[in-house]
Amino acid sequence: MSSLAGPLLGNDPVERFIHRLSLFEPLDAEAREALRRAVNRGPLIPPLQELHPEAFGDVSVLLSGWICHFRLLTNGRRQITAMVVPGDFVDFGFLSGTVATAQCVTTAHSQLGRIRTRTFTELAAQFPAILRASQRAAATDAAIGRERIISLGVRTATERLASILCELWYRLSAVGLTSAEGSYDLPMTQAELGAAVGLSTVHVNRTLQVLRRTGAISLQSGKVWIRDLRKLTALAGFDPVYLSLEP
Amino acid sequence: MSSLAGPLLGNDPVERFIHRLSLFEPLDAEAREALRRAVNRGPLIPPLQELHPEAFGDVSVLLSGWICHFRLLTNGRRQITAMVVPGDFVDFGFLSGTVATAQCVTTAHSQLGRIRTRTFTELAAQFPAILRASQRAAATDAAIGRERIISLGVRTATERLASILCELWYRLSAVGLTSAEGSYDLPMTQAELGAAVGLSTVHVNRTLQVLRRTGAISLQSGKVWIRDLRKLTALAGFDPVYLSLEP
DNA sequence: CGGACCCTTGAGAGCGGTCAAGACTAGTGG
DNA sequence: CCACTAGTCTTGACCGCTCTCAAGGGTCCG
Repeated sequence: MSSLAGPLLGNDPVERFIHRLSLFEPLDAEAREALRRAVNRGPLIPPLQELHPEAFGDVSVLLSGWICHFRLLTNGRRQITAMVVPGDFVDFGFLSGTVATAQCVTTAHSQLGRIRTRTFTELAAQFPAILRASQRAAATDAAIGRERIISLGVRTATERLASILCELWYRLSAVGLTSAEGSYDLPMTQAELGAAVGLSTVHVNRTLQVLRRTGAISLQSGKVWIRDLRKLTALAGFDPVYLSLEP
Repeated sequence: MSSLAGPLLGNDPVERFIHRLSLFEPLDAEAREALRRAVNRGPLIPPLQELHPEAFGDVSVLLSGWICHFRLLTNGRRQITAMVVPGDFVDFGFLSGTVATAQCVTTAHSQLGRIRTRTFTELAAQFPAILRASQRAAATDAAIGRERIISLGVRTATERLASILCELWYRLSAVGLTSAEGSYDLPMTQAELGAAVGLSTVHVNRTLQVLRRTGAISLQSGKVWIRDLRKLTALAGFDPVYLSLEP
């Protein structure tokens, strides 16, 4: 069971990141140690703070908290294009030498880990596994993006919300952030969820009620309980392969 | 004017690919020559043929024609997640050593160019510019994906179609596939367009009529004329920066 | 206790979907 | 060269999922 990763992981956020990376590609003790030394822990950032590209230049990793990539259209409409959970890279610009162009905002108290670009280049040269793991992380990020396209394009409101809750369950399980009782913290308002899945706040609310009434989930103060993963998966038409969590 | 790239480019599809790559990162004569030798021209593939991952293993490039990445849901609904135009890589799995998981289908007579993975690895080592160009291509592909998310999430039918027509105008201009009179070939049916922008065939039809009536575009037998790029851009709320075509 | 933000609920409107049928086009075979 | 056919484009009518507007209730925090 994925949630067992929790106790095994301990609670150091840098270890969590290293663990996450090693799921993409096994890392030996030496590579792990090099990573530990390379990651600088940043300050705590309050919720709803926008991160400017300079703020996550270098190679940035989310150690704890929650970050959303979003875009604000001229007419005021907002779309969240990606959700970054602890253990994830904030942005993959470093792999192509391009500067991040996306806007990012925290939705919870968050802490970044940073690796100087120069240091990362050396790490990548010395430990090919670290480079490969990062590339696979980027590929998975792209796969998640495609999944979002599919959700927004052809899935109903219920399917979209069920999908994203399933996805988060698997992603958070991989970094030990789901509880044994089947819950996880989701520090997003219903309005923010709507901006992520392309629905209005009102409709998110009504749709979540449907999911609750079917007994698939329950919600309480920023926490999601997955009451029946099988039912939720069925409602979503969800298949976790794209997250490539089972090597 | 971007369409001037046409005459300058000549009509060899391998040169087109090299030109496209060089827009991401300048390539010297030696690198270009190495690429020329590395690319194997594949056979002509008829329209509506599905490409299986083995068919574009290695590193595959679309030399001519048109390819769509898509996903078929269990309920029969289909979503096109990406459009590959000549000069583009078909898939970026080679950068992370993962096998392509996406389904691909041709929508026109197409020809692939292939570089053996081993050969590409050598090329990348010998010519860092080629590797960087490929990585930037992948980053741009991701940016196009994000743009699609935004379209599907918060844009109206008119905006979505105007956006995609704008995007294709710029992408095709970059590889000399737009005419001086402002037209390009779009080998997709309205049903396929709908699968790409998340609209029903009927609504695509009606929405295209709106775009025609405003004088922004005209359509005829698989050809799109951009009659008023400024108007189309305004209707779409389009900004081509994400395509990173102006270095 | 007050205020701000979030969640919830109701009512009505609209964008886009579905169903269905006719018109057009291109490719096929006689 | 001309039917014939299949696929695509087009149009109309109706439906429904989701949006917008609006207001009430909860909850957290100052």
